[in-house]
Amino acid sequence: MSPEADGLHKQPRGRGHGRATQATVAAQAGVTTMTVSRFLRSPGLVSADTADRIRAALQRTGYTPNKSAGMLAGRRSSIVAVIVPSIAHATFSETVQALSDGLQQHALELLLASTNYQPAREERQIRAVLAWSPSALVVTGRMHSPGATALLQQARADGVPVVEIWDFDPRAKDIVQIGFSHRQVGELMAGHLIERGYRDLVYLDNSVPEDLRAHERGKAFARAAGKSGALVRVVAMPRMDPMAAGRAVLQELQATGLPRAMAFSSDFPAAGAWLQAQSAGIVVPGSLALLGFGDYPIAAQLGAGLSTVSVDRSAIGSLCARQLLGQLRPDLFEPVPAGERLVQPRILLRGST
Amino acid sequence: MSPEADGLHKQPRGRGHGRATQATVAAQAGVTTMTVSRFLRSPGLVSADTADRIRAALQRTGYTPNKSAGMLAGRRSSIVAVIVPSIAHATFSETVQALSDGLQQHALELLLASTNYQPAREERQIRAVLAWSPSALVVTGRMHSPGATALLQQARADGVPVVEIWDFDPRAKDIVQIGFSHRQVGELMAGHLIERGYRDLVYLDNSVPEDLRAHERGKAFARAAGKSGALVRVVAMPRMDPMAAGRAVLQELQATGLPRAMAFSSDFPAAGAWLQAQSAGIVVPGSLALLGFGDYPIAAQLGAGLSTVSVDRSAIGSLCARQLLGQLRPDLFEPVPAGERLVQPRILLRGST
DNA sequence: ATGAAAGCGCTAACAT
DNA sequence: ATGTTAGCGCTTTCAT
Repeated sequence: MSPEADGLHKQPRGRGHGRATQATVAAQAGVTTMTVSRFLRSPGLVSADTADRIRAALQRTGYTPNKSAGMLAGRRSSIVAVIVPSIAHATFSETVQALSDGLQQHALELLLASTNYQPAREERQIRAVLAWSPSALVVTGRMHSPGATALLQQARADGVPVVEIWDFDPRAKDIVQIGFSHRQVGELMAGHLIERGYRDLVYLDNSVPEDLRAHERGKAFARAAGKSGALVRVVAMPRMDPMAAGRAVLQELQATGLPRAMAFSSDFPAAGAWLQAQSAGIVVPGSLALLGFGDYPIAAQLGAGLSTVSVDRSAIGSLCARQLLGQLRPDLFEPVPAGERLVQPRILLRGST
Repeated sequence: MSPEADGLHKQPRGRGHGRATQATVAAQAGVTTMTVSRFLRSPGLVSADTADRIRAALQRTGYTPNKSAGMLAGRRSSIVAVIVPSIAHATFSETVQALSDGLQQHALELLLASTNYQPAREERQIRAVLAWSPSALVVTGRMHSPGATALLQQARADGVPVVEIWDFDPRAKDIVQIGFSHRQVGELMAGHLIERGYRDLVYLDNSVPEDLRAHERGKAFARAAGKSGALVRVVAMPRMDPMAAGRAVLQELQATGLPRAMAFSSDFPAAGAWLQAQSAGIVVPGSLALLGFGDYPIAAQLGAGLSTVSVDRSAIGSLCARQLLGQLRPDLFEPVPAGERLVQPRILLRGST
């Protein structure tokens, strides 16, 4: 008996208004679903003749695989879940892009979720992505709500690799972190301004209240500058357009008295201040030095350039990808050695300091 | 016989190194998986007593639902797939955010994919997201590869609503589009500059070659300005940092001769040009008028402000959400009337024109 | 208010 | 090189 012309095994299609399944394809190709499944995963395992018929059937039926069924039956998933504070923000998009690139080559897809810097939402998002049985989990930072911490712990217990990116705490031992020390950034910024001879300093923290990493930079800045005997004021201006915040702060300071130098939680408020200085005829850095953070494209465009602290955001993403591959396929890759998980921030001296 | 203390039905957990399933919970609560499933979806359908025991069991086991299994069995998904040219770019992130907000309230989650403006990648991404059986599909723009078009057509045939965002072509009839006319934007920009009395114009197109929508704006600009008797040059500078491109172009023009006004494919190159004008002492708009597109935050920060064309990017997202809900739950919502699917661009007159 | 049976589409672990 | 059987975790449908 030669099953050839029309489906003899089962004839799906027609019942559930639906898409072609492997059964549809199998019927058309005159084989069983097993052969179709095999062909789809490793075409070399079926005979050339069968392969041709299956290919034709796939074409005709417009077959689209069903990942849910595949995951359920295969007990493994191609998903890496990533949770960041904000998808839109340039800060994380570069890291996510690099991570995505690093994983894509190995047929792993990203499931991306954002928390808007809300710890409660982080917990909800972790719970949500876990429902997709990711094979690995990436979260941002080392501070999590108790509930979130419990979820992460359980995920690890269930054999799901967890990596914290964007933050590196030398004291952490049990958990894999890939990022930099925000304390170090603050100290670096203070050190730079002190070195250049500035003593009367203002730090503008424009980050949202929940962004503990940004506050850490600000606190470290104040502490380090204070130790060096400089006068430091820390100003907070959350929930305002970053560039507008920089501009507004400088305007206020013009009234109450300018410091000798200003540092910012990111390049954007720094750029706002730079523009305001321009308008007001304040000479940078002659009368006022400005130091940003992040080395975003705008920093290179402002006059003689905005001095800033650069962190290799892409490196964080690619290191994270390497690390995950190391944990997911220990036969093929090695995890990133602990010593290389710390990304070093650098001062970029340009024309504003 | 009262099943209470320990699981009597089945005792999973232990075999597949794994997570608790509904069976685990059911065993602990002394009920069947059916009751657990029911409770999870509509807690009101089980007795108060049972509910308590299930709740406790859920707690103890740390149960996490398995979406794959749910989707497979339930034959429906909570996924809306969205494909945009770039996730990171501010342009789309606002639209995606609004779309996400609009769907989240109705328990629909976004599956986000990006194409990097590559048609071939769009096709691959459509294929990839279809494997997750989304209940709706959102793509960017109206130009797709033949393969992509076929996939979209088949999706529609399979009952999956498809919406094209970010572009609106009055000639399209069979397909739902929500966005604006890029031709209209180009004409609006040309009209504005002409109205203000500028006759010698340059349009800088900094978009990637594949961004047909941006080219459409440029072409419409040139055509409209030409019709009005103005002198128009269109300059292309793709693959360069947007702000740097604006700066570079103006530098070149300083050597070869300045136009009276410049228009840009977005605010960012316009901002670059504005900064260059500042450095070079070119008076804006006295000697050179600058007109951007997009109304990004930076436009409001440059001196007396950068004139620009604003498009309500969030509205596109929320309209899209409304439309999808209308198609997915016709009993509860209505699709967006065709007349409201066109979002109107507006000229924002500020200090640079 | 709860349960039993069947099956969603696919793949692992055996055959042959 | 291909097929058979069983079952992934859940929901549907139909009892009770």
